[in-house]
Amino acid sequence: MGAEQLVLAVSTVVVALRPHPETGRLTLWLPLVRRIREPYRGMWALPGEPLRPEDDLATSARRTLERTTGLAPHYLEQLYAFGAVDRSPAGSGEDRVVSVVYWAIIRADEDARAIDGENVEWFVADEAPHLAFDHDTVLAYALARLRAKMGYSAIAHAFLTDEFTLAELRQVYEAVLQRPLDPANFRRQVLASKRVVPTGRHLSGTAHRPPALYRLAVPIPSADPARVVAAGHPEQEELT
Amino acid sequence: MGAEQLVLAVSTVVVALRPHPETGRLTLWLPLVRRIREPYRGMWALPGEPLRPEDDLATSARRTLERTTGLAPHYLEQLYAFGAVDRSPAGSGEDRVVSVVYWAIIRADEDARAIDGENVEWFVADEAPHLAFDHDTVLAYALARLRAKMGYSAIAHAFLTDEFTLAELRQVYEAVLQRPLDPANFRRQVLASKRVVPTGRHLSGTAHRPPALYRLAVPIPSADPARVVAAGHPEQEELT
DNA sequence: ACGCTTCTGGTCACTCTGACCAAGAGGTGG
DNA sequence: CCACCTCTTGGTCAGAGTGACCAGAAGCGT
Repeated sequence: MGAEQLVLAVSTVVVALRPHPETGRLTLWLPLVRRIREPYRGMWALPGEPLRPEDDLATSARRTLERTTGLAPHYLEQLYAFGAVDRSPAGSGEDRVVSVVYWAIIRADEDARAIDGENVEWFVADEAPHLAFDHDTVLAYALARLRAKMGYSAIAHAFLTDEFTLAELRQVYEAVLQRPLDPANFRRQVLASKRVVPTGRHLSGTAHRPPALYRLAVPIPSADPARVVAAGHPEQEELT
Repeated sequence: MGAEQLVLAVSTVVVALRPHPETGRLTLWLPLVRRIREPYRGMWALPGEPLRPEDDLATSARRTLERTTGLAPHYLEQLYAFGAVDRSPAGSGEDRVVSVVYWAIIRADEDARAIDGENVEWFVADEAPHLAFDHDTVLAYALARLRAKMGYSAIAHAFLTDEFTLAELRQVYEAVLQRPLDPANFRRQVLASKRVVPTGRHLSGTAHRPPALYRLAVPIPSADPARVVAAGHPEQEELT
């Protein structure tokens, strides 16, 4: 009693796009880990680990991702630090835990190589079970922020490979925003944004007219404050 | 050696609008604290304190604000968790410190009541000295984010009292964005946004035509994830 | 009373957006 | 092998929003 320690942990919301088991439409999926000890034993939780003194926060998030999916992230961003005193069951003598939550996006091509770790299972993001700790809130916040950020940043590309068709890009938006977009208008806006350049090549073997392939004009900007500041151009676009 | 501990601290970037000492125009100011011990002894740093196990993160930020300015914040938002391993001088045997940084806005009327704490001094935000730790980066990021957020949220009102004129609101924007705005266009856009309603009253005693007074239609939305999620409408507007 | 300054309402050209139409260009199936 | 289907791609059009700018309204100071 009274000997509670303050522990810092790093959790990661990992998202990937896969077809919905029923509708078949692309949806957000994420891996959860079943807890094998108290508190919340048996419940699902976001993957994470206590921060090691020799690790950066992002390093810890990367290791968690490796451990649960076998993958290295192409996009990793800090989401929020959750530190309410009552995050663990009150009065249980458990340590006080502050969690820094990260957010990782898995590209389609890598997703295929994903290997589930111990006690790991993937869920459709919007149909996830009730989670341990305050992870329901964390997840809801992560999804809300992802959807918001689709509107003004280039993160959609974090789901795609180097070369992609505009239809693929549009499907990412449709999946995350959960609403259909007009193909012609979408094309017009994307091209007007200059974020994308045609490679000149076309995708063959499709069922219909072969779509042109595009490439990202500039790499996806990092949301890391150090880089944002160094970049010198605090475009509102890129500031979370 | 090797006995380094992991310490969690909360720092706060406190901003207020005051006239620039030379130009007289409104600018961002912030309070800094002079360090009285190693590391970085004698340098200026953001106010903060180690997190107490019985405190929420925001509670800690609030106390820091109280201690350095004597004020209670009307607007407080979490900015980012800075956790690079080398934030403190490397190899010095110092504890590893992870800082969760908050962001507080002081209203004009309260600013008048501000009382400087021990070793506290206010600086023009863009003319701050070189700071201890990685606080230069933290500050730059905070300012960049504040300026970005002015564009799509209602935080400008966090600088103002309940009743205000459109000119006052415009001055806040001009001060933060560091560029003049057309009064007529500004008025049109603010009124079109429906965020503001006229009180019917007018401000008298001004040098010229008495401006109408307005009031915020809806309170400034909190950026706290718990409330954002509970609110149920993840408007992109309000998500950080 | 006059001039000055700010407040406030309005115009205008331009851009952006969403809804929609239609031709292009490949497979596919009879 | 040809008509057809579906997706791609280019275009139009009305409406909303934006920035630049003009001008009258309404106070104060001299």
